[in-house]
Amino acid sequence: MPRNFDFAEAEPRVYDWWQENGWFKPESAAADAEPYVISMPPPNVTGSLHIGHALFTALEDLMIRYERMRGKAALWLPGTDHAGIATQLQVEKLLADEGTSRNEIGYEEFLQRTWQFKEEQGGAIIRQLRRLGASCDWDRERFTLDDGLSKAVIHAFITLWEQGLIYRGPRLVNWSPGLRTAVSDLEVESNEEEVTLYYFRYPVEGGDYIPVATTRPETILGDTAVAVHPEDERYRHLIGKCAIVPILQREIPIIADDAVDMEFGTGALKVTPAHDFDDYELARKHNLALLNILNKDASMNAEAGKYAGLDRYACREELWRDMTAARLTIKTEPYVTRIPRSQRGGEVVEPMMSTQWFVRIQPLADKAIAAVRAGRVKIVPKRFEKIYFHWLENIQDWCVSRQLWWGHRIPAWYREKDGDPEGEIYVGFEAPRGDGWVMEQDVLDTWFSSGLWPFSTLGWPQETSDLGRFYPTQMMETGHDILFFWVARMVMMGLWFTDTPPFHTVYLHGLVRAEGGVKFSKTLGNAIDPLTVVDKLGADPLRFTLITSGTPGNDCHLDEKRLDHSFRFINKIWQMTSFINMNLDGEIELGLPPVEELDLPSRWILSRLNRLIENVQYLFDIHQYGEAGNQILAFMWDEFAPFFLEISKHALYQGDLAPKTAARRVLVHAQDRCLRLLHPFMPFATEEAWRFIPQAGNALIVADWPVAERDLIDDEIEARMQAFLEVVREIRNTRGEFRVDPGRRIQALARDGAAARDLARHGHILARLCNVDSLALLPAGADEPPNAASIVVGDITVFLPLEGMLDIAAECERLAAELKKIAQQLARAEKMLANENFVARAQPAVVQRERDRLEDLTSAKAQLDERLANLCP
RNA sequence: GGGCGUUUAGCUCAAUUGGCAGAGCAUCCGGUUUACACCCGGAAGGUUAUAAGUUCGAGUCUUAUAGCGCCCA
Repeated sequence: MPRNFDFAEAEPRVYDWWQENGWFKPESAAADAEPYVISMPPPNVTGSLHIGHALFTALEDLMIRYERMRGKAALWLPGTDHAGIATQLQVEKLLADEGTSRNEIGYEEFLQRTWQFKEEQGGAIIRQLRRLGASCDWDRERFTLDDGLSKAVIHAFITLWEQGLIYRGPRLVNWSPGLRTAVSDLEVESNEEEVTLYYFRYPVEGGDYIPVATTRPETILGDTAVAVHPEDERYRHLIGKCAIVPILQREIPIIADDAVDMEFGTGALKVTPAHDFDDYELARKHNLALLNILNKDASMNAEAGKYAGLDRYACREELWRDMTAARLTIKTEPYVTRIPRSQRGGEVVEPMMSTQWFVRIQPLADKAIAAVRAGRVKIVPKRFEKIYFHWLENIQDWCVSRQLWWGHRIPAWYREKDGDPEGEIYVGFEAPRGDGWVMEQDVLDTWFSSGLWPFSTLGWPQETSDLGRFYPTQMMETGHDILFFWVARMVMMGLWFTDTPPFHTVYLHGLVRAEGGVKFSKTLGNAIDPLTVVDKLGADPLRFTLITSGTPGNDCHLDEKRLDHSFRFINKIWQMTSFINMNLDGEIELGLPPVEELDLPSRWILSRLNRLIENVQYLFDIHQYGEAGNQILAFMWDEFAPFFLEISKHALYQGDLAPKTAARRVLVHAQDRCLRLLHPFMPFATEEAWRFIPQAGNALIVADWPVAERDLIDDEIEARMQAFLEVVREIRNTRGEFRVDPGRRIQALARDGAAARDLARHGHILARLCNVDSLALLPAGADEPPNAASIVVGDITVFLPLEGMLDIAAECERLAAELKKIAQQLARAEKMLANENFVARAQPAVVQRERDRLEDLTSAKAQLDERLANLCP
């Protein structure tokens, strides 16, 4: 066995071996195995791996490997997303670097370039996922723009159209001027920014004026009304009169509406229905005209009069200058408000009238709400259900058309009729018969195809065998940031098209952040690149760290130091395996000897092990994988390795075959179970280590998941061993305190008693763990040894004769401190047990535990008292 | 404005149904004891944000306040 785990050599080799054996495929399970399916959240096909991908990979691979070990037909279906806007932007940037643009090269050429870009980039991210150990069924990999998925998307669109759930029409939408496309509400992010609030006079016919405040003066040019509150004494007399749009001199009505906030600004509101969502509603109510003043690039159009052609912000300045000259301005002041920006481009989004395709979403949303209410879909953690409900209950129709070129083209054709070039609309798979039909240029929102992902990837709408066997899926693991974008839409589409929720459980993870909660970003230079970590430490430490650093639904602050710790944990596992391996000496019988043939340490470690398995199972059941990982680590590093492994050397290094064999079998068994438990967390190192201990299976990846053997859990054994280990710790402390050379073997005496005799029988424990040569019993009534330090644990008193090293004053101080501690604990236990309510109402086990403690503490205190009296006059 | 989360050791985070608050890193002390210096043994570090309440018992449940973060308008 190699001295260290060579992850760089082992990872690719082991990964290929797994794949060549077909273990990533659900067909490797028994034919009648229950399926367990996760659809991978498809990363952008041209993206590169970041820490968020690493987190989902670690979690989903953990879930898949766990269920595979439990004998399920585990299918983790991978794929990539064409990511409309993101990818198109990347290609446009390439073109810009070449000094050209998409409009210059044209539609066909642009698509060809984008496909070429996808082929060049595509697969990079998939290769990166494989480096992390993702056990996906790569034969089933899909891409949202592949033929099958495209057909599914078109089918879904046509079906919704035929059901009357898709309509096309002019609406106020969020318009991204940089991208020249509509975007959905979700793709707009509003954050508070410092802007200017402009106060000005709105002239009224007859020479009067109304003061109005706005943050966007250029929209004055698109005003079609001024609104005031009907009960506002300041302006009541003006209601019904006409206001005059500054510079343009256009007449618009002054209307009254109680939606106007009298407190804000001047209490009067300019109404720009074509460029503001609230104003749009107001305009519908009052039947006001809609006046679009912007071009698609957010420059001013002809309606802006002399400002036509100016950029919106240039227009803002120039108009304000002109209004100042016209003595219409009052003042400006700094103001903080939320500015809507495009999630992708980052530029300020303008509400704009535009003809778009919409999904009438309410009927779909109703089903999605009902499914979660009925528990047919479970969201972990549960609090996200509230957020989910709130969004779906207030949902707006979904604008699904995008004025992009990269995506699923909307399957609609137009033909001129009565002078309207779009007078006739046809929706279908292919162009309708007849002349003059022109296909729709717009493509669908990327999330439209993503919404179909759990079933489109399995062959839907065809009734494929995969669809029958693997749908609905079991687990949807993804980030809580795309609960609306993706999860809710999958639930809606899944229920609508397949009559089944697309998955049973939604597990939401948080964002990975840097120390102090700051976002990872390239500009801050604080990004942890998963591939750099994998190069340096291997995939396993990254995976283990990511999983054990957070809890479901909460952001995790990744501390790079923990990566090193995980790396060292893997080394620890390797060394433990190595130790067991080199002490085997040939074949051994698998399984455990009968429990009655086992010694105390063996029974102790098996009890602890099975308790661990039980806890881990519970934690997996409630999706607390991080805590499970930490508990396995704690067991191995704090109990198994430092105590059992050390103690077992006694049996392994001496001559008797029976105890040697027993020790070997216990060691192999416990290490085997630990490696199994850890496999979903760190697949490479565990698989590789497992080869070096005797086992019956082919590979750890398909070995059985451990089940706790409750018979082996033994409270009494654990308590006995715990007391012994406490003696060990005390002896170590005492040695340290009196500066006893660590290499020096010392003698120990114990005052006779049942526990002491028990301890004496296990003298090798003290020998191995604290370098005590032997433990002799001091007959009852015998004098205490002179110049001895003493330690008291429960009813065990151990004397360490330390002639020449013992400082009586220091020992007295130590004992007094110990006594103080014991006395405090004793007082606490006494107080609790004196409380009738506690005794009557607490769980009996808790009361009993406290009684036992009281007994131990009382005994310890008595011995300490006596010791102090003898030694320290 | 509405909602959600969070506040625990210097830093990053745990704590399973309420039952003696724990890790890692950092700090200090001591060790090459033949699985491991990628290690071992020890120490120190806490009024669990604040204030009330429920309970025999609260980090955990309730209410209020404050800071931080997120979502929705």
